[in-house]
Order: sequence, then C-alpha cells, then structure tokens
Amino acid sequence: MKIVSFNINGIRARLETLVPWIKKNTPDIAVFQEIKIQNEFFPEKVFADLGYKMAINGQKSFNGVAILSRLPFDLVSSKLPGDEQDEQARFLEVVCGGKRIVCIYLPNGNPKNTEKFSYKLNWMDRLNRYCHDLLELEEEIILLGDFNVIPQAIDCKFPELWKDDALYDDDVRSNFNYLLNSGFLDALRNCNPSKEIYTQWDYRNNAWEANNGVRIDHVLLSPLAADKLNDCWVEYNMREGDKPSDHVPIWIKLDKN
DNA sequence: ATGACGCGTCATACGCGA
Repeated sequence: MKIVSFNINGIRARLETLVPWIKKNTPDIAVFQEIKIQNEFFPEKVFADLGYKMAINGQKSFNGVAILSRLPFDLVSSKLPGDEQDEQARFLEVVCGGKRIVCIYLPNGNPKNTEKFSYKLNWMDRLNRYCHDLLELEEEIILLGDFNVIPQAIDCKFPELWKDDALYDDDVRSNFNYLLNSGFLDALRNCNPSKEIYTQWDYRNNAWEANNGVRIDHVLLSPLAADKLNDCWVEYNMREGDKPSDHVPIWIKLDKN
C-alpha cells in the first residue's frame, strides 16, 4: 500500500501537474496540504474520475487539507481538539481499512516574536496530547503532512541560518521529539538513516538549484504501522519543471498484513 | 538586514509562506 503526502501550495495552481502525477503513481491514499480553497470549489470530479473518494477541510486563500483514498473510509474529524476558537483548516483524520490517517498542516510560526509562534506551540501541544491518546488505541496510525519542523541539523543545508527560525526553534523541536519519544517512528529518517534529505526549497534565492532545502514534511508511524514499513522516499522530480510547488511529495510503502 | 518568488485575493498592492 502506497501513501503519499504533498504540500501542493494551491490546488488551482497545481492541478495541471498534480493530476498526471497521481495518474502515473496511483497512490492508494494521498493527503494534501495548503489546498488554499473552500470545500465547494475543490475539483472533486477530477479526482473522482481517477477513482478516489475524498474528504476535504478547506479554507479561503490559506491553509486547507484534503485526503484522497481509493478505498472507502470513515471521516473522524476535521478539528484538532483543544481549542474551539481555532478556525484554521489544518487537520483532517479518517479511518480507512483499519488504518488511521491523520493529515496535518502544522503552523509555520514565524516570526517568533508574534502570536503566530505561540499559536504554533499551542497547536503542537494540542497535537501531542491528542496523539498520545491515539497511541493507547494500539492501532495502525499514520500521522503525516507538513510539520514545519526541521528535526535535526542534518535536516537543513545551513543550520546556522535557521537558529532563530520557528522551524528550528528548540521548543518546537522538543515538541516534535515528544511524538518520537511517545512511540511514533520518523519513517523517512528510519529508511534513510544518514542521508541529507529535503522536502522543501524556497522559491527565492536559487534555493532549489543550490539544494538549499529543509526536511519539514514527515510521515510518523505508530508501532503497529511501523511494523509494516517497507520503504519511504521523496519525489525530487516534482520540484522541477513548470510551476512546481515549493514542496515535494513524500511517500511510504506499507506491507500487507 | 533586506528582498527575492509564488499563490490567492473584495487584484493591479498586499498578506502569507518558510
């Protein structure tokens, strides 16, 4: 079973490259972040015609996440517990064939001296509490998406340039580590222990050409899901060509049973 | 320190991303 996560940076702007890629790679489950569209305008028919059912948590202009699946699924929630006032569309959870799929678009948090940063820390605290509870269910859980966290120095080209950034902040990385210490496995790092791997390159300053990237898109697996992990990698070729997203897809392959 | 690039918007400048 192939599951992919992709921050597409706008479904309207990405449709022309996204659809051929889905056709070619035929993931069983695909989760998107930054769809930047309201639910009623999401191009559902395009993906339905490719055989996908979908859950959408959209928002005008910003954020927005979606889950596409070839197999039927049950929608669990489009709200991360812990803050009823939170209006930002950053969370979507479904259960599909015994697997719990939790798609997140974690807040960026920059600049650090603003409410955006406290929102990020609060959001991570809510996520940690929720995922801690999920682990007790002893299920196959796939927690994936754009985490906006650079876990370690190896996960960016120039660590010193990120030292004051919300993506590499000590508290942010500590909060991320809580998930790993709780029992979630970082699938990409597990399959590629010492490689420099990035999933996002800024549009500016020739970042892609200079390979000045960051590894901030992650797939985290509960122990039962990790038992089935076969492979995990990123699609570098999707950063090339006309009008790419600034992120690339990250996928996992899980063995059956 | 600044601005660059791309996306979307009550568009023709600005907020936001990372």
